Amino acid sequence: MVMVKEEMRKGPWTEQEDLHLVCFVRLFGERRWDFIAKVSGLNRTGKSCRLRWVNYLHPGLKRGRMTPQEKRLVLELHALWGNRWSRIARKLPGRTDNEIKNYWRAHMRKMTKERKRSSSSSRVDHSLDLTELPLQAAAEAHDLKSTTSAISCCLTAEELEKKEEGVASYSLDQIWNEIATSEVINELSFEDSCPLMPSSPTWECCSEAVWKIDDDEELRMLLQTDHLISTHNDGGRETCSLAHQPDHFSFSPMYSS
DNA sequence: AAGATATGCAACCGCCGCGCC
DNA sequence: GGGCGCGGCGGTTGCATATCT
Repeated sequence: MVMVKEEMRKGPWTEQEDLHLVCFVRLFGERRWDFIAKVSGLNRTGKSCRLRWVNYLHPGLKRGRMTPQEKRLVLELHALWGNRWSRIARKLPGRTDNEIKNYWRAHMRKMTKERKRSSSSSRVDHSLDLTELPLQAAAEAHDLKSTTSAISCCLTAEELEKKEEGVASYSLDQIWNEIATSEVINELSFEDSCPLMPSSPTWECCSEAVWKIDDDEELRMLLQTDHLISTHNDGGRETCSLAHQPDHFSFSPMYSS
């Protein structure tokens, strides 16, 4: 008998998939991505689920352009650490490594273009050696620092470095806690609409029961979306709720139009 | 207005480290 | 100690949208 391996879905995520994923991450936490991928029936790889969550669905992610302070910090930290995107991202709460990486690439693209333009006009050779990029960034960061030194709301890379030496680096929880106290979180009504968090009694009860189930297939049956989780359209607003307790668990993630 | 080009960003791929058996 | 699976990371790609010519 030939086992035909089911083809995994790829490409852009649909709203339905997002809703599903958020529900299951809420249930099982931000771990065991393969498990979540299996029991959710999303037909995505665990990696894909994790990436979607980390880069797009995680509550507390900042949307929109990076602020000048953030940009400066990225440049400074890149000068210090190089392409350690995840490490840099940990210093910019609400920003993902992917976002920072994208910004850096766009920034470098712009830089090389400008240099090309200026070199062709001035005939002075400013050709860019890729191996010098960090140094160049450092130089630029230094310039930026000197011109924006009045900005004090943000730690400089050096300060962060010192902080990092003295204290163990931030945990994600700490970072999200910081975000939670900032204004950003106010724009994301996630917690209000989805209070079934690990700290809640409901969660503890549910998660305990769920973790006692060993068999993936059995669990999938239990969690069949039409049993435990249902999605519905609430006046044009797609919401997701745990069946039998819709008042306790529902959310509506933000989508850019 | 239309085509070309640039930009932004989501998502995939491959590699690596770690924990488990 | 080695094989395996999973999660995390950095590099890269491809598509949609914005901007330019």
